[in-house]
Amino acid sequence: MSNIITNFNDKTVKYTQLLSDFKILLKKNSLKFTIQREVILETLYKSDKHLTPESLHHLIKENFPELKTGIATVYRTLALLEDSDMVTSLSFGAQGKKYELGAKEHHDHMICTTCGDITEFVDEEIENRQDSIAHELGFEISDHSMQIYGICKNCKN
Amino acid sequence: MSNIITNFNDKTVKYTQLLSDFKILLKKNSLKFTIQREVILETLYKSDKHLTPESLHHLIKENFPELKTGIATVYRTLALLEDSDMVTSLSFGAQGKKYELGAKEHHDHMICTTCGDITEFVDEEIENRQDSIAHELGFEISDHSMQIYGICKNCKN
DNA sequence: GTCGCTGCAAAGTCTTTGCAGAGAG
DNA sequence: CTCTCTGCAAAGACTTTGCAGCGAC
Repeated sequence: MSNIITNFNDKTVKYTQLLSDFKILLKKNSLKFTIQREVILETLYKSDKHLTPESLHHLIKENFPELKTGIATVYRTLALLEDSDMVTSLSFGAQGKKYELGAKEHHDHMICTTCGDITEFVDEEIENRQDSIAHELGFEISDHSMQIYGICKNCKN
Repeated sequence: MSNIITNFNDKTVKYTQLLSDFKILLKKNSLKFTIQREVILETLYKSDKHLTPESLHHLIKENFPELKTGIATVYRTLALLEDSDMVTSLSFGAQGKKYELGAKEHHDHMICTTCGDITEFVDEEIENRQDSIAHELGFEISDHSMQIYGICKNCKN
């Protein structure tokens, strides 16, 4: 009966597609396709997690030690990707943002305050209701985000 | 037909009540009731807006110029109030948090991306649905927040 | 009086920017 | 070749902390 969909493990967008979109985006804006930019996109894609700029930088240094990627480039590329709506950022209580690939289907987040784990979900009913509310208040909706905080299944044990 | 409630202009909690709660809280933890702490609470109460630590500090300097309140004290007091669940903090896209008195009824936020204005609202249907979702996923919900981004009525004109 | 609180300034984080050399187109 | 990118380090923005004197209780 539930229409909740969780955890988008079945990647709906193939990496090749993503990369191609990225290249088109760059070309359109006369920007250059560099190894750093590719590596950042790839690392973001491979990781199902929500990454902070720093953790992303760490992952890159681990996986591509020969490439001396600076943290500044990570920030710059994330900003670029976010501007182009290819990634989405989330700001939770703590300081700093977390980024995730935004090409996936829209979804909301359930955040465990004990282990910090993030579960994604989508609920049609809420989505619809949000649209109605915005409409009733004369608000032209462009985006929304919802977070539920609490203790996850695992941490309850 | 709508069950949306917006903008809590009718203050549900009187300041004297709030102040008294605060004093009890302080006493319980053998903390001291100082002018700075009172002024911070009062300013937060008087302003219906969502304040950043800096804007709160500004307001205090304006309204109580004789009191040399340091920004550090504002941060310290906000942290104390947040720990005690007397205020709630919101983190949006930009950096920094915004604080609001949390003694008010629970509500969500609709944020205008043009003028930055925040409208509060509550919708029963969404609240209920959130509880169900959490339950279905074996998640013990402690809190949640929802933001809708878009262009408000005024800015559309 | 005691012990927590405050303002100040210094130190921390996290993020952005300036610049000269490297590299994509 | 040109013009954007990159890494580095320095600068910024925001927040926290150490400390000596102040003030609530």
